[in-house]
Amino acid sequence: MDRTNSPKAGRGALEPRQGAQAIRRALAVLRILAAGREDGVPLAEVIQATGLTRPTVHRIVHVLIEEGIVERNARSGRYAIGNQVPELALARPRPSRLLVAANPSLRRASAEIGDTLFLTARTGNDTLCVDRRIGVYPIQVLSIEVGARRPLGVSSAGVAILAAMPAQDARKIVAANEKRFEAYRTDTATVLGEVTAARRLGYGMRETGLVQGTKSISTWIKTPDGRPAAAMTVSAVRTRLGPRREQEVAEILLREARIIEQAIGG
Amino acid sequence: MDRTNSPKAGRGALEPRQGAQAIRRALAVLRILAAGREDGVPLAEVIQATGLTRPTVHRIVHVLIEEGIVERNARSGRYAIGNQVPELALARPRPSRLLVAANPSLRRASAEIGDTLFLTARTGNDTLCVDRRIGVYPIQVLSIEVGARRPLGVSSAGVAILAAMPAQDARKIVAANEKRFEAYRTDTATVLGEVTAARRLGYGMRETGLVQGTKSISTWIKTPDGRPAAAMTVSAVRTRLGPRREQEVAEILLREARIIEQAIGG
DNA sequence: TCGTTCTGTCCATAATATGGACAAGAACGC
DNA sequence: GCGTTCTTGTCCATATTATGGACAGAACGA
Repeated sequence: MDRTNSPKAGRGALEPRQGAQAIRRALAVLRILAAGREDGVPLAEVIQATGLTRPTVHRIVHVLIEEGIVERNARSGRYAIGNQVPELALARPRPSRLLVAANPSLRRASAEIGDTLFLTARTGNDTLCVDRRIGVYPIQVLSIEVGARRPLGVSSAGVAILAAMPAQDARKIVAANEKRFEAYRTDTATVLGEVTAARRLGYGMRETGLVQGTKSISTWIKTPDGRPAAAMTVSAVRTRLGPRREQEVAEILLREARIIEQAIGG
Repeated sequence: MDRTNSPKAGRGALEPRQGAQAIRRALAVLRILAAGREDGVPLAEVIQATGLTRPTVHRIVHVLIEEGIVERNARSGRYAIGNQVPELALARPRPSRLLVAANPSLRRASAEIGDTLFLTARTGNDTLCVDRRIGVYPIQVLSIEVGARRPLGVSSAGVAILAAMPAQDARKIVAANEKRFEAYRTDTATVLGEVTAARRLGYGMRETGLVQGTKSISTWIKTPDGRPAAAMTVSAVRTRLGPRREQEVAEILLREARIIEQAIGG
């Protein structure tokens, strides 16, 4: 595609190291498959989401199957992350810094608020739900589970994270995710609008969550270097989050987000 | 290297699907890095273990770093499995079939025996410690942790697994691991000898574990299709495992291994 | 039966990944 | 300070590899 064409290619800092197209493509495929969780993803969707051609995706996926990195559901024909990925993951020490740092805040906020709380980390151009706390209120929004992965921009957590980074970076990520928005019934313009709104508010908000009739509020959590690494979200049925309570909840989330930032920094 | 040279390449069943050398190599590198756990592995060792050339390994490793799949320890310069691998792993439902099936047996055997118990799964050409139970006896062998990964053949669990598969398959795997044995101070001949001995005994045994003065006994666990998928191991200081007690312990392990096989099969 | 929509395969070709050779940096001895 | 021996990192001509257009087969529904 459009490699820098000047032969000496001004070593422009972010020049992305060539000689590994295939590996990068394989990883792109893997990340799409990860978003499909246990159910997996049909080949056609991988093709659409990555923008690669059919033979290429087919070849990559099947090599990964031979290697045990991907599995194919015999019934549905869909492709999913395989056994060997968690096995490789065992090489890393168990609980992430973020999870440890956020734990007390999640407990506190969950007790105070009573609705479902989510901790969502940024990973590349995706958001990844890494923790969830169920509150005491009898109606809980449980649609999102730990491990859920979506393109940055389609959830209130993703919007919050985008809002907390330089506008230019956010635009780049949104552009990169463009092909994937379709599957979530949104588009670049909508997402950018929400991001701007979140930046003004100081937190992310969605009147319509991924489930009809739900509303979500998210605050971003930054690492010491100032870049947003995660978001803390409350989801509830819309009637539970009127303007007054929205304000209350947002204040709690903002307070706890700052505490988590301290815990990470120390 | 030696690709089948006849142009039409008799589709010989196991013909390993071409067009993905780079991806396969990247995965080979990843698996070596996984064996290095948190500490990581120096580049030279990856080169030695994979048999690839320096520029190739270097390129692969650095692309994987850019992608977040690999991390480099700034102090030691060693390379290790990165953050994004556990993140991808979250896409899979948590506890493996084996872990669930083996749980009661591990509890029972641990109570009965009193020494440290390990559950070790086979993954490709490696063994991977997936569970560990500490017994009541005051001296416990704790050198191996959950997540530890070693070439099939260097531990008693690996020997047991090799012993439980057709001799030809075992030889192939041992040959494939040859380059890596050096780092564990063993070699092909020694390993094959131990495998033969284990086949005769009915279980794997090592008079000298990876730690001086320890002894290990392992039984294999087969899936319904008859292929060994894991091993159950007891490790203890050598004096705790005289001939008499070796017999006792082996019988318990063999009994529980059969129970686990039933549980997987059902 | 035919259309539609999915997955899988072939193979000439362009572009990619390769690795020999070289460079740069770090650690040690003297 | 200067050689020696480690290590890791980079260059670039080249052959090997991965690519994708075009085609084929399978599954489903009308």
